[in-house]
Order: sequence, then structure tokens, then C-alpha cells
Amino acid sequence: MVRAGLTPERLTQAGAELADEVGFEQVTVSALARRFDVKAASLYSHVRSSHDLKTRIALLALEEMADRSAEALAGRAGKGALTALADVYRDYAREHPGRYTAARFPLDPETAAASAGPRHARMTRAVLRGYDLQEPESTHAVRLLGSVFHGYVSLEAAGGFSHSAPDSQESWERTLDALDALLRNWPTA
Amino acid sequence: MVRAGLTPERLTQAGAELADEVGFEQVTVSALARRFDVKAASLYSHVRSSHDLKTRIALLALEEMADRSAEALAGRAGKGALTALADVYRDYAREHPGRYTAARFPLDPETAAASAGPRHARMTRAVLRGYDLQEPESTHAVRLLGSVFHGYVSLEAAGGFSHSAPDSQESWERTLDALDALLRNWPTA
DNA sequence: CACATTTGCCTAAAGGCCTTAGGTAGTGCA
DNA sequence: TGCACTACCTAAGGCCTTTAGGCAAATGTG
Repeated sequence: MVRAGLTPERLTQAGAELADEVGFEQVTVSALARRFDVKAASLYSHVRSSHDLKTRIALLALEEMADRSAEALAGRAGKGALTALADVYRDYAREHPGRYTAARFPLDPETAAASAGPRHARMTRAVLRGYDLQEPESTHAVRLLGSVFHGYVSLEAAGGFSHSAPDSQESWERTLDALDALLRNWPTA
Repeated sequence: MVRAGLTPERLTQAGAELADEVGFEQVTVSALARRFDVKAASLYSHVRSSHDLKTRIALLALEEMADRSAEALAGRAGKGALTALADVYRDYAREHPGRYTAARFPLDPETAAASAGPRHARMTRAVLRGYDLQEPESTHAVRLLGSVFHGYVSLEAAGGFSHSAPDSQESWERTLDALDALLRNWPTA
């Protein structure tokens, strides 16, 4: 009996790959076990449950995106920073659709607080340093940016912008132009 | 043996209610059968599969939102129309979280084309009639609006904006102010 | 009204996923 | 070398999906 060498980390990693290949919804303890040529029950020594597995994949995705964001934002400000951050999300979602979906997996409050989620919020806020917004307007702007990034990326992933002109890349660029203009000219209340 | 009086319509309607109560993911042929005090197998005379059931719920939700949108847009233009349409989505998602999620259920191309989806696109475009945008910019703007609406509503539903000041309602209003200002001052390429 | 047909829900059963309990065989250290 | 520990296994129960075939209620026909 040759051992497969399972660990929570390897399972999470393989689960993330599986998600990208077949979709996050199809990530299942059984499917993952098959991939390691092992019985499903064997995974339960490394992972508490199917829910736990999904949570770990979500945390991995959040972490990876946050790492990419930090790197992308280094040395950039203003529109350069805005574009860099936005592209991180969009590119990540295109390269890793399953992981991107995983990142929206609902986490319980403590887990969410300990995740890379707060880093994401801080980085979006960092982009706003290049613009002239004071509280509470900057919070509204953070929420708007988050909405656009997530909304655009998820509609695009759902195929919403394919099969129709102009192509999505162009809309994405114009969307970022528009957001930049909006942040430079934020309307007063 | 008293008959339950199942029909595809009643199943779809009850499925939508179930979705709102326990979440769209938990809508299952078995759970729906339980609700009608009937065996799961009995539903298969009225609905082709679990996937078919979910598709029907998705179509119902799209239709309901489109109907509300049409009513909300009647007699409105400019920012009034923008706000009215945006509020339809947000309110619908808050009243019917399960249905709102259902509306994002991936439809195959033919089904999507026959759904209320295209009506939604036309209504968003109608809002832009109150602003001065020419193609292809209006298409970019349609996509941006769709992204913000969906992004904001889904982040809000995920609890992203709760437990932190300022409250979500305020951000929503300022977001719509910002979008209005942006559409009135759309940056040239 | 009696009878035939259709229709609506049922039981049975197979297959898949999740999860727990308890067993067995590699692995590493005394 | 032998023992303890760990890693994976088998068995089994529970829930979900889906198909096949059966019986009874509803509907229509002479």
C-alpha cells in the first residue's frame, strides 16, 4: 500500500486546481480523492469536512489575489494604481475562474476577519490616496470600486459581454477611464 | 390518495419561495417534494431534472425583476430613472435573496436569449437616453451600470457592507449620485 | 351510468456524495 | 527488532437524483 502523502495544504492546492478545471461548485471530497487515487474517507484525516475544504480554497484564493495586488500596487499611484489593482482581479478571474468563485465563498465572521479580506480593503483604500477624498466619501468610493471590480469580473465570467461588440477589453478600459475621472471629480453631497 | 395538484408553475413558484427561505443552493427536488408532502420522484413528471427546476426559478426571477423595472422606469428619465432602476435590483435582492441568486444561474444560450435578460439590457439602455452618450460609449456605460448594480447588490448581500460605518444605504445613495455625475460628464476617449 | 383511457403520484432501486467508526499496514524511533 | 503512531482502507448510514414500472383517481365516451 503506497501512501499518497496527503496534507491539508496539498489538498487545498489540488482543490484549487480542480476548481479552475471543473468549477468551484464541482469541487467535492470524492472528486478530490479520485484525483489522489485514494478513498474519499481518507481525506477526513486532513480536512474536517467538505465545507472546511471549500473554506481553505477560498482563503488560498483571497491570499493569492492579495499578494498579487500588493505587488501590483508597489510604486504606483493615481490611475496607474487603479488600473493595476483592477487588472489583478480581472486577470486572476480569467486565469483562475474556480478560485475566483471560491473567493466569494461565504466565510464565518472570525474566519473572514483572519483572512486576506481586510488586506483587500486596505489596498483599495490605498488606491484612493492618489485622489482627494475625505471620509466618509472615501468609504463610499471604496465600496463603489469593489462593486465595479467584482460586478464587471463576474458578469464577464458569466459570458455577459461576449458575443457582442465592442469587445470586453475595450469596455474594461473605458470603465477604468470613467472611474478615474469620477474619482478625480467626485461629486459633493 | 389525495392528489397534490403539482404543476410546473406551482413547483417553480414554491421553489422560488424555498430559495428565499433557505438559499438557492439548498433548493432541491427532495426539499421541494417535502414541501408538497409528496415523494421526490413525483416531481419528475412536471420538471425534467433538478437543473430544469433551477432554470425555471431563474427565469421567474429575471421576469419579475424585468416587470418591476419596466414599471419603475415608466415616466422617469435622467437621475430619476437611474435611481429607480438601481433600486429595483437592490430591493428585489433584499426582499428575495434566493431569487436574486437564482437570476445569476447560468443559462444555456438559447434559454438566455428567450429569457427576460434582453429586456434588462434594453431597460438599462433606456436609462441612458437621459444622458448624452453615443455608441460605443453607451455600451460601455451599460456594462458599467450593470457591473455596479450587480456588484453592489451582491457584495451587500454577502454582508460586505454591514458592521461598518457609514451604513450601506448612504453608500448606495452616494454611489448613485456618483454614477449620475459620471454619466453627465462621461470622459472622452 | 359503466367502462376505458389518461394522468398523477407511489414504490423500488441504482448510483453518487458526505461523513463516522473501526481496522490494517507502512513508518520511524527506541 | 519491535512498538507506537500515522495514513489510508472497508463498512455503513443518510441524503440527493433519477429511471422504471404500478395502482388509483380523474376524465371522457357510448
